[in-house]
Amino acid sequence: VYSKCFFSYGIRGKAKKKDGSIDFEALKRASRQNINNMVDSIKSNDRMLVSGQCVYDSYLREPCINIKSLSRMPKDIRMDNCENKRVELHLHTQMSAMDAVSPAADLIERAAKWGHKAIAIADHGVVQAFPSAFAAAKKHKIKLIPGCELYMCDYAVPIKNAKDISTKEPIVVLDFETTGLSTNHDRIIEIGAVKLLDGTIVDTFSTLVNPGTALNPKITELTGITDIMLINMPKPHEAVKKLLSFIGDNAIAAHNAPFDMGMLNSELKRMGTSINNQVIDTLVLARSIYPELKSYRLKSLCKHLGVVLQNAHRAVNDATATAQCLAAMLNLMLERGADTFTKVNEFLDKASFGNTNHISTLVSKQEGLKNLYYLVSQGHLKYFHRNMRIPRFEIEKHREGLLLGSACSNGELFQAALYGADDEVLESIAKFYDYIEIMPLDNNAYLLRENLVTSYDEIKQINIRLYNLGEKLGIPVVATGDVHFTDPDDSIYRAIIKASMNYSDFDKQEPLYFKTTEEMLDAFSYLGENAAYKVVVENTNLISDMVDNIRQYPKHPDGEFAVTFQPFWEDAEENIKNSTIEKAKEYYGYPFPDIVQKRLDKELKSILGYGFGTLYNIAQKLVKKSNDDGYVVGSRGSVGSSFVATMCGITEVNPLPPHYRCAKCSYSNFEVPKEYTCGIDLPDMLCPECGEAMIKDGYNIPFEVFLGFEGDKVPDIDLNFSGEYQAKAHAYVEELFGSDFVYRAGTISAMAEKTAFGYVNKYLEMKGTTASRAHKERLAQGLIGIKRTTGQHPGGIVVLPKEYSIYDFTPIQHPADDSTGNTITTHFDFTSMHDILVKLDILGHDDPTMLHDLEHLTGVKYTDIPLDDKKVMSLFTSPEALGVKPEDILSPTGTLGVPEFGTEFVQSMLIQTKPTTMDELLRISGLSHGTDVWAGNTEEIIKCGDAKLSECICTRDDIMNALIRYGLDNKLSFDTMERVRKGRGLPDDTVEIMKANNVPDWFIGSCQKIKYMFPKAHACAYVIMALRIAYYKVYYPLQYYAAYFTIRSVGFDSSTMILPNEVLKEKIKNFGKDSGRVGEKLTPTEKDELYALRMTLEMQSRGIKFLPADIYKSDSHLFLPEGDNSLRVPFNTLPGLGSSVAENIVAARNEVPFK
DNA sequence: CAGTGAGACGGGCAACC
DNA sequence: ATAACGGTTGCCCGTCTCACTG
Repeated sequence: VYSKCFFSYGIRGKAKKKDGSIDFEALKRASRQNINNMVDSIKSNDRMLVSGQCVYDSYLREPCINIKSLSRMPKDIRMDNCENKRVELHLHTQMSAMDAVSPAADLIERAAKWGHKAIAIADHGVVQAFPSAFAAAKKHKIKLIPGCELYMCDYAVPIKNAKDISTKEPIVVLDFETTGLSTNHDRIIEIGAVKLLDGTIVDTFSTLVNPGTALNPKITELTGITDIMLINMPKPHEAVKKLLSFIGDNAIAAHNAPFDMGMLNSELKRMGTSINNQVIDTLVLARSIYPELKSYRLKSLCKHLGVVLQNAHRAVNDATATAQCLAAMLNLMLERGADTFTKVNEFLDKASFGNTNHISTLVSKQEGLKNLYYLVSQGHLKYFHRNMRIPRFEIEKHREGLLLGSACSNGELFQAALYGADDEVLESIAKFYDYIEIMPLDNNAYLLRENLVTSYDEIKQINIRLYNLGEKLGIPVVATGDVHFTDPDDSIYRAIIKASMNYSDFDKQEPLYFKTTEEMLDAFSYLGENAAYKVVVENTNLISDMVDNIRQYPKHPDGEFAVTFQPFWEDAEENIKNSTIEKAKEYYGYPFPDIVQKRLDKELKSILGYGFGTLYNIAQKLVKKSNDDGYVVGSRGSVGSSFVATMCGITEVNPLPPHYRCAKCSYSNFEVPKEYTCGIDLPDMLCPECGEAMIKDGYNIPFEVFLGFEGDKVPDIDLNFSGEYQAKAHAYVEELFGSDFVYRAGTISAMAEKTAFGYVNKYLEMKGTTASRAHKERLAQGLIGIKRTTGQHPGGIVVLPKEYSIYDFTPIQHPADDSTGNTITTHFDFTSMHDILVKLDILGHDDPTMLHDLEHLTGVKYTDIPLDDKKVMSLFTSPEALGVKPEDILSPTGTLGVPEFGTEFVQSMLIQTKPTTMDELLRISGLSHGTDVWAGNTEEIIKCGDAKLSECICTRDDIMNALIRYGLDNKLSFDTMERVRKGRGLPDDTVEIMKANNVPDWFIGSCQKIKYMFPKAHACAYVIMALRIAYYKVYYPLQYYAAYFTIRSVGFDSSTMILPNEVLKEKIKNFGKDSGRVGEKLTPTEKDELYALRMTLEMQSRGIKFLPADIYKSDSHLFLPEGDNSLRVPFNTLPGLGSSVAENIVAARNEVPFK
């Protein structure tokens, strides 16, 4: 079973047929209760025996199985039956982006089931599987060997065998056309050479060569050389002999010299001779001299240097062009003072890197983890080139605590062997490594496919050679699997992702599945029984035993139970205490009213006691900075539950019980009638002391919602900054702590359902086949979770204590490996470090931007806006305060464009509940967020009369408060609230306690359905924002619509907006009906467009109209009020005209006014 | 005037609060 | 008509435009 199917009334699975397996949907039938129950209990990956009739289901339009009987079967997995088991040391997970498919947890679970004692993870250049791997290894009680397959490179040297003679001496520039890319097996078919003397071509040599074999059509296509052209041409050794005499003692040059020299040396070897001339690689030269180029192919280089390349891919033309490039580059070197070959090398020392080779690294000691994080980080940041890469000298410097392995066929050892290096060279390479890897022959089937070897036996001989090499040098040789997926059948998922990358050989997947000890012994039987056992079992265990148990994170100095590494400021506690007291004195006078004093005592003790003073201080500074720069900060999350946070200015939400206070004389009164649960709803009152109108405040929120009763976890600080200000706020954090201690949290973007489906469809198309929906679904399921790219957290900034380095916790990188950007993110996503590091959530939000703009447009300060305005309140039940009737604007309320209250869903709630107080708005705010909170839950509870709106669970605080009231203890009430708000339901024992305390059934039922729920403080902050924006909407319509369309409207299309109301109405009513997609939902873009139409209708009904974009008057992006009732449309709303062009137009107009 | 390549643009999608 | 969480940042990719080239 791989998934529950549509509407969960059936299951999808694979049915075995005689001639193979086929995917089916199996449908339960409602009449058979026992089957229904069983279907409900089935989970993915269960194994079921289904029998029934195969029918064509006209709704699904697929063949389906009608379930007649259903029973559970034992799971069937491959097992490792050897007594002495191997250890897999080379394994890729889903985090090897677009290459490997299995989650680390699955592989680790499998290894544990097989009785393997350890398992290594070594993804391609990344370690992002570590968090889940550490967790899985702990769960399955198996040793995790964390590791990584790095891409290693060396500095490139432009000239081999360089001599200290003038670069004006003759140089022979070579180019070969060949039968293919293997310098071992392929042969030369054309030689082109030119002699360069002091920058001028003085001689030319050109000949076709008969390789004695037929040409691959690809080669003919590339070069235009055909078999017929070669029939009477000289044999390779004859042509090479002539070439040698053309070269003489002179320096040789070629573009990508290792290839041409490899070809030449192979021919020379066959002839029993060799040469030792200087060799200039123009590719390396170009890379070193022009590091800024994107491509160094001959064609690109010629373009860059102004060299004309005609009839490319014919040897003499390429050689001529190469020579001209070389002349230009040597001339440049000469100008810079490098006039001999040795001096050129010295001048370009360490200027560029050569090709990369794979290298395995395994963490064997704790310090190795930090070293690995350093290497991965540098590889992504400093040395990145198309992929991560890391120079050998960095590895050498940081190899403490790491074991280095020779990796796969792309490792330098295998490569050297493949290209026929002699024993001496091979030994000197091998000595760098702690262990040598050999892999099953099938892993390298591609070598045969690409003609890099001529037979399997050749690969076998390489493995035997490496085995003997290890034996001779005393370096353990281990058999590794280069695992890319768990089971043989999973290769199809890898084929699908390779197809999506347009690999032509996508369907030829090597069997890179996780192999049992038997399978591996079998794969190496050709070494002889003893040697096979040694490499498969003995040596893999030997390596595993060299590895300590590695901790994922450093030990916390405060002991075992402290887990979060918090930054600390010496003066933070004093700052917080002082500003709190000062503000409280201003609000409530001194001595404080009892209720204020008690709250302050409790909170300060808790906040400072648990060490959160610095966190508060940071948040305080951030908010102040933004306010000083003219932007409101919206509080979000539960921080508004803290009165100290209110007093520090971190939140505008005052959590005290409802009360009056006087801004003039600080008189306060907490003695208010019991029926008021929210200060804003209190009747107006004048100050009995000084006669001023009193401020009504207090939302009545318990502090414990924020920190719990025991302060055992560090809260996230969540703040909403204007999107326009977000980057500044981020920069300010960096300024406060220093850039080495502040990083944007990274995200890992994986394949999800929609992309997976797209890939499956593409794969099927490339294969020229189709499949049932069940089959597609199964294939798509297998792709979900494969990493595609990385990104940035919407606002999360991670802050380190100054005693630590980021490499203690995570590597770092650029998001999406974009080295042109300055952003550096954590390599791990924040979720996996949640309890370890402190995060400041500095999010972007439109509400602060709206208020910022509205304040400027109207001159009315947002802080002066009353929250108890009757007209504003009436918008939530009717649009009439806007001067329009519901039918005028096709909307039952006046809340279009009021944040979080303007959707059809929330409007329907408003119509049902008819809120007239702030308290009710807060409840609706809570109820209108999260799945299964209103529909199918509270809506029904209210309808059937079990409870009133005021009694229902509307925010998470309601859960804790109610449970405490019913008599549950504080801690259990808090924990239950936390469980429920995260959608984790209620454990059985809690339900029993609740029942025993007379908690009503509807309450318990409601808790079990909730998937997510706001804290009250969050609802307060959001409703405050909504009310302010709604106030401008009522009293400053022109400015409101200007701000709305400027900031919030993405669906605005100026071509359809200047329409009469009646036409607009028709358009809205019929929206989407002419799309031709019957029964399908609107796309997000269409939804935006529809909403913009509705906003326009409302605006026009209130007597405000749009004016068309005007080259003299429009702004780039602002909707500008013009006169009393018009908005001038900005340039960026014109289709195809984006912000970039819009800004250019305005800039040009400002420079010279248009005529 | 066709080919090419870079950049802008908009939509789709994923992650996250 | 149904059922419905709302709103934010950021990455990728297909498409379009436009300047440049030969």
